[in-house]
Formats: sequence, C-alpha cells, structure tokens
Amino acid sequence: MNIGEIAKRAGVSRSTVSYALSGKRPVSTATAQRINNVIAELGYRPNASARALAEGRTRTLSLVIPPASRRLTDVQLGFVASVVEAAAKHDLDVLLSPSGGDHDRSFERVVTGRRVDGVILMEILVDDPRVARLEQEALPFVTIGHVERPGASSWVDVDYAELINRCVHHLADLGHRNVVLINRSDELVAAGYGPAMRSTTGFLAAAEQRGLTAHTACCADEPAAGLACFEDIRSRWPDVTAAVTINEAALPGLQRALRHAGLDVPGDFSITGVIANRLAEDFHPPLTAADVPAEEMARLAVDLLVERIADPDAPHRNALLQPGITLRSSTGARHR
Amino acid sequence: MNIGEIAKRAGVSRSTVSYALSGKRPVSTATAQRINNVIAELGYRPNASARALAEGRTRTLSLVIPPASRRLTDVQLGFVASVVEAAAKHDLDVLLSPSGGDHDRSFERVVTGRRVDGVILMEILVDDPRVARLEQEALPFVTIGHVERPGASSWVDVDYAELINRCVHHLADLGHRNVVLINRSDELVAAGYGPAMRSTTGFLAAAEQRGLTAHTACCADEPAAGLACFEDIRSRWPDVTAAVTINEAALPGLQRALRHAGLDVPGDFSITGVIANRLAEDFHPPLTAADVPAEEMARLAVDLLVERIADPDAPHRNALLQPGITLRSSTGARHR
DNA sequence: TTGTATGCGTTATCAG
DNA sequence: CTGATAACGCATACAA
Repeated sequence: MNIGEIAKRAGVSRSTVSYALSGKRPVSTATAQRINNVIAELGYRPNASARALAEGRTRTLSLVIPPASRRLTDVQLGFVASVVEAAAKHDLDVLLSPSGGDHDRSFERVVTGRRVDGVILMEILVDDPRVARLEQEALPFVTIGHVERPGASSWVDVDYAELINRCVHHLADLGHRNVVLINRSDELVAAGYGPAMRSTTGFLAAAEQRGLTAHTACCADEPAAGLACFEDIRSRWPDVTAAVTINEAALPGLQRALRHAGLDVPGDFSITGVIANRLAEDFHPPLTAADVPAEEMARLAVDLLVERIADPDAPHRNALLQPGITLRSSTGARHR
Repeated sequence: MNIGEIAKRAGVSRSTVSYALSGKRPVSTATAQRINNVIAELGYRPNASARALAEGRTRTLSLVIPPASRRLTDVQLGFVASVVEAAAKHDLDVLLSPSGGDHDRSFERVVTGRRVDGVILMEILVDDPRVARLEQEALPFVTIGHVERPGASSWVDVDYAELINRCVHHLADLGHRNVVLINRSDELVAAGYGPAMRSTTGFLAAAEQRGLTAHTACCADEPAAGLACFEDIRSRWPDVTAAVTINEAALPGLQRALRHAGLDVPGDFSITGVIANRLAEDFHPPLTAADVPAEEMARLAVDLLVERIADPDAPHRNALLQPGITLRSSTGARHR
C-alpha cells in the first residue's frame, strides 16, 4: 500500500496525491475529493522512512535519559512524560535514548545515523561531552540544565543557586543559625553535575551572608542513603536545626530518620529545598519548597528545539526559571 | 557523508562498502581494512531512514504509554525504563507513544506509517481497541497485561487474581474477618482495566472461600483520593481490620489517613497487596506485598516481541508471573 | 490544474 | 571477491 496504489485507484499521478496530501500545490476540489475517498477507504498513510529520506527530516526528537539502571527520579520522569506530551503537540515523535553509562550506543546510533531532527539532553554535567558531540554533528539540541560556557547551547533550567539561596534566607529569618545542605551523590558532584554544584554555591553564599554555620553532605539517590546521611549529620553536627535539600530520592529515608530520632517537623527541625511538587506534598508534613516546574520546562525545551530545527543558525536562547518557594508546613522558628 | 563518499575514498563500489558493513558477503581483508579506515576517519554511519526504506524494517519499537496528562505510576515508569534498557540490548530504539486519551494521533502515526517494527502495549483494557487495530495492521505486538480473548496476542502479565487471592488468605490466616479491597479508579474499572477486574475477582473468591466479610472500594490514582477513600471506608465499614490494594498512587494518602485515625500498622490495621518493590519498602512500616517484577516483565515483553518480529506467524506465547508475597511488617494478627 | 522525471541513501540482485 | 543497477516510497523541480 503506497502512494502509487492510491494514485492508480484515483486515476491521477503520484505527485498529485503527494500534493493533495501536503497541500503544497493547489489541487482541484474534484480530484482532491476522489483522492481523499480512496485514502480513507484504504486507510493509507505515507511511509515514514520514505518520507524522511526524501524530505531530509524525520519528524522525530530524541530525549536522552540517564541509564535505566540508575533509577530515574520523580523530576526526571516528570520531564519524560511532559516532553512527550509537548512534542505530540507539534506532531513530533520522541525516541528515548539512554546514555551516560558505558553503552552510549543508543546515543551514537541516534546522533550519527540522522535518526532524529533534534535532541533534548537532560541531566547534563557542567562540561558535558555529549554537548560537544552534538555540536560537532551539527544536530540541533536543547539542554535541560546548562553547561557553564555561555552561549554554548539553547537551554532551560531552574536557578538552583538562587532558589537554594532563598531557602537559606528563609531559614535564617526563622532564627536558624546552623544549617546543612543535603546534596545529590558524591559521584554526581565529582562529575560536575550542574544542580549539585550550583546548589552548593548558593547555599554557602547565603550562609556566609547571614553569618550561619553551614555544612554540606552528599547523599546517594535512594531512601536508605537518606536515612544514613541524616544519622551521620546528627552525630557529626548535633547543633544543626535545619536542612536544605535537592535530593528527592532520599526523602523517604530522611522521613524515617526523623521519626527514629524522635524529631518533630517543624518543631524540632526544619526542612526545605527544591523538590518536585508531588513529593513535597506527600511528605509529612508537606514541605516548604521551590517546586520544579517540569511541565513548563519540558514545554519550553521542546519549543526552543523546534525553533532551532527551523533555524539552526539563529542565536541560542535560554530560560532560567525561578519558581517561587511554596510555604507549606516543614519550616518553623528555631526554638532550641 | 554517505556510503558513496566512503566508497569513493576507499576506491571501491558502494555495494562493497555495504557488504563490508553488514558482513553478508565476503570481503577481502585488504579492502575491508581500507574501508574501515575511511569509515573510522570520517565517522560514517549509515542513514537510518534510507536503511529502513531499503531493508523494510526500522530497528525501532514503539512503547505505548498512557497519556502524559494522567500521571504515570511508579510501576508504569518502571516499565518504561526497563523496556528501553531491554530494547537497547537488542540494539533497538524505542519510540514513546502516548495513547488512550482523545489524541491517539501519535499511536496512529506510528502504526499506520510503518514507523516501527513492533509495538509494546501497556495499561490495556480487557477488550482493547488498539489490539484490534494492530492486528488489522498486521504489526507485531506484545501486551503488558492481557486481553480476555485467549490466543489473541502474545503477552506478559502478573497474575493479579491469584496474588490478591493469596493476600486475602494470608489475612484470613492472621485472623482477620472483615476486609476491604482498595482498587484503582472508578473510570478504570468501568473501562474494563484488567488488573482492576481480576483483583476484584480474586479478592471476592478468596473472601467467600474463607467466609470473610468483604467490601470493595474504588480510588483514584492520587494521594488525596487515598486519604478520602480510607476515611470513607472507616465510616461505612468500621469493623474492617485489613486492606488489600493494588493502588500505589494512593499509598501516601492511605499512610496519612492511618496516622490521622491513630491506627497502628499492623497492630490495629493490616495492609497488603500488589505493589512495586520500592514503594512497598518506602511505606511505614514496609508493606507485606507481592512485588511487581517490572524489569523481568519488560525483558520478557521485549524478547517476545523480537521473536514475533522475526517470525510473525508463530503461535502466540505468553507469561503469567506469580511473584511471591514478600513478608514485611504491615500485616499482623487481628487483636480487636 | 496536472503529469513526468529525478533524487534521497541503502540494501540486495544479478552479472562478472 | 567485486561492480553495476534496480528497487524501497515519497517529495519536488521542471514541464505542460
């Protein structure tokens, strides 16, 4: 079932069918009618590969995700779902490419094989080799998160430095004098993962500004690590009365550790940070936090990418989002 | 940068390059060497669209997911990550197609446009129209979850009826006489969502077998609904002492409701069901539950699909998994 | 308003 | 062992 078959049955040439479909050339209403009837009857759809080959574009995007082995966090999964939805609005399909582990085969396949028109990169490092790879290949791309080099790419990100900074100020206003940052894992920090680096920057800057005693701790992306991390914090720095975090995956463990320690939140201990909306609300008590606007970021990323595909030489654009901090119930005045 | 360019630089014909790449025809080591050098130097990769057109296959699978608007549950997300990983092992890419809402455009694009070699369908209804669509299109597919009609497709599923049945027996053994099933949403039940239907079947059968008083409640996939649902249960059936559930998304709300009611688990109230491993362990206390083996199911699904693509006329195969119930701390003897 | 002819980059058939 | 060359199905420049 191809375009020739349709043409034959409608008694026209193949090009006429093609033009009737694309609308790039006027077609008399009579023949258009005939063609459409045949198409409807046979349920014809142009072959995507043939169209891609002829047209030079695939109408497909690639979303590069962290390797599946590493559990995706809620925020990351939010991106995946939202990117797919945003792409669908442009009638674009989304190819999922795990990358970051040893096997970047999928990534290479997609990039070198001209399998997609553009790429959305998430969970990037401050100096990510894949960015260089995409530039070299001249494939349009947008990053969720940004590399340090200004103007290096189009991107959308959350202003972690600023948001964490605000969180610290919020705690200082409540009278806290001794705070800790619960960051992502050692490995990510060592690899130069943007949010981890920038959170630290914002945290330390605000603490210094307000004259607070500040500690930082790394914590793997899982509940058990959260529990261990908090117990470690309590034993090393017993005077800490508040924590700021960007580590969602550790939250359940943190919850458990607080319960074990018999600490009331926010009575005895305050918690805040940058956390996906849903997780913040599921915490007990609900977390005062800056909510990562995953849907908005995904929409912006797709829009930027579509723009970039249309005009690859246009200057890069970007968006640094600063969602407000939603006051819930996990922060309160220090009373120790 | 195409195969002709490589051929020219290596001083051979295009077909020789093609065969050197595919190995489908012997090539002298000398020319093979020359070709490989040129390829390595220029970083050449065959154009995926052209190859798909010529070869008649895309080396791509489609994973059909519920519409992004509806939040994906943890189990569903586990499938997505695991399917991508399993597909990568076969050097297959995966295209994500949201479907189920009004806009099945993505699904139709993929199916009719011969965009993929096969489809994995998840979250299917007991009589799912998409199954018929795929059969009509003669596109190989595998479902996660199964339609009622036997032999209708290759599939992999968890034996909800049996597992929920065992959960009830477990509760009965502990002395519980009055139990409730917290199911998925009204809409899903009404639409004929398999796990929801089969859980009910297994639940009622076991309850009857053991002479228990049994109630069932539907609950939307979100924490708030879980809270409301549990409060409703307590007011309507105050004698209930144990719940069985397959609704993961409602768990945080359930947790909160128990706390509000001042109920100790498992002292005052027991909970069990079929729940993703991670969620069961994050509950407080950890849930006695049958863990949905998402990775295994995904791997099986991909393997079945690859088989099916290779031999579309082979009889359907399927796998009905019965993971064991892991005893944790959320079930205990009735003592009221 | 429509038809003809060519190209997109590979694979695979048929000759050598 | 290797080279031409015809598909694959569509889009589009060129003619009419």
